[in-house]
Amino acid sequence: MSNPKPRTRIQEKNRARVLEAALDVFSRHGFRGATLDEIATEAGLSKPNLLYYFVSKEEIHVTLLEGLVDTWLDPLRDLDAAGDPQEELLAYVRRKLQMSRDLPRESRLFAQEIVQGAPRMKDGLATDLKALVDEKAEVLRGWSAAGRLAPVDPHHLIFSIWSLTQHYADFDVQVRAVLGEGREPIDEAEVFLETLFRRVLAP
Amino acid sequence: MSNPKPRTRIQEKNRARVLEAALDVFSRHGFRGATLDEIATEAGLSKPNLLYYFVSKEEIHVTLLEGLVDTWLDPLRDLDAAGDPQEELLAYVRRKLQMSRDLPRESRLFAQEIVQGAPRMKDGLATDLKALVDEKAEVLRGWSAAGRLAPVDPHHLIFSIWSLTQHYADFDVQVRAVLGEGREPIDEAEVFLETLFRRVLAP
DNA sequence: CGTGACCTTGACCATTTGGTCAAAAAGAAA
DNA sequence: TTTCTTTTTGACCAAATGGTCAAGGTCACG
Repeated sequence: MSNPKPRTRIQEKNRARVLEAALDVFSRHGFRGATLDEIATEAGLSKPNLLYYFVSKEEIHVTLLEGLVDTWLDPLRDLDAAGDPQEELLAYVRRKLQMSRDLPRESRLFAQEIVQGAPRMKDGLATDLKALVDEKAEVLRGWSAAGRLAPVDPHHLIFSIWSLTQHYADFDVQVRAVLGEGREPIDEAEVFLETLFRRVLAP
Repeated sequence: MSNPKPRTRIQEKNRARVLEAALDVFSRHGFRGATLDEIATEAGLSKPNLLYYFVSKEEIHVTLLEGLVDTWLDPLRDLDAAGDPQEELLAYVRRKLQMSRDLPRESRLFAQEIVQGAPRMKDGLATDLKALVDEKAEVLRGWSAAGRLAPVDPHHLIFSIWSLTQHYADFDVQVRAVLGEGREPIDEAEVFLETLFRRVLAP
């Protein structure tokens, strides 16, 4: 639908550089607040050159978002209905926390898009995302019904995992400011969230 | 430090209109993405007129943020060391959730400021905010030590309350998209979070 | 080494942006 | 009504912004 793929190596390399720079800039300033000049400079290209690889600012943003959706939902897809409920969910929490550690800019990019009303994503949310979440919610409901998981609203349980884990990427400055220096937020969160969810999930 | 207070009624009224409009615009687009024209139009003033009341875009933003910090932390201040641990914390959760319901724009304004690295707030975070949180964390630690509260890291417990409650304001579009129509996210969250925290907090 | 496709750029453009200013238009006080 | 202060605005500005374009440079490949 979007691009028929880069052909040459130069294209592959430069499109990647642009996206890398754009991720940085968009995640720091949001779509409106980002400028092509800033992205171009950070990518080491001239502005017209940048616009040779992407026809507009919007295309860059959309490309980033599209490329990210899958990565973002993979951990949830991996939730296995055949596994042990508590261990599956704890593993999901761990994977999401890992993403806050490894891909904080991506997390912030998403966060800003959503906070700003998801003007360039709304469709995807109501279709793809909803479908996947509904499917997994059904799995959780089954586990609860079978007495293998605490009887909690599955949708809100999933929201709670998102919010608790992404918080450490999105609100990083705040978390660090409050904890003070010398503490590693996500290392601590790993322990804290394991305790928290063990208590919440036990039937 | 900032403004010696509006004198006339006209000033009082118009400054208020500007701040109201600015809250709307800033919370939708972030600082960089907001424009004075948009704020002025929404406030029903001409741009030069707007700049008669606030000397710059930045002053509007800072005024908003400053005026909000107290409101934002009030619920935490109300946490009473002399009360019952579980009830105090559950009341705190309810108050915070109430703020997501009543002041979603304010929540998003804060969220964006933090996500973008809090360029205009960092001091406040590391001083005022940290001080208050540290104080209350000490209370929680005492409760845990006395066996009246589960032994969990108090800072992260507070983070978890923030993230779980603010999520319903900041990620409103996503939550609604996933839940589908006809469900009231925050009403459901009230029930869900009460269950969740009762399980987490019990000694 | 020639040549056609691909890549890069300097100059340019219309629009938008944050902000200024002098002068006109209310208000308030007398 | 007069006078003085406070508000409001149209015209204006320099800088920044997203984007274009023609011309020149580079590359792979026969």
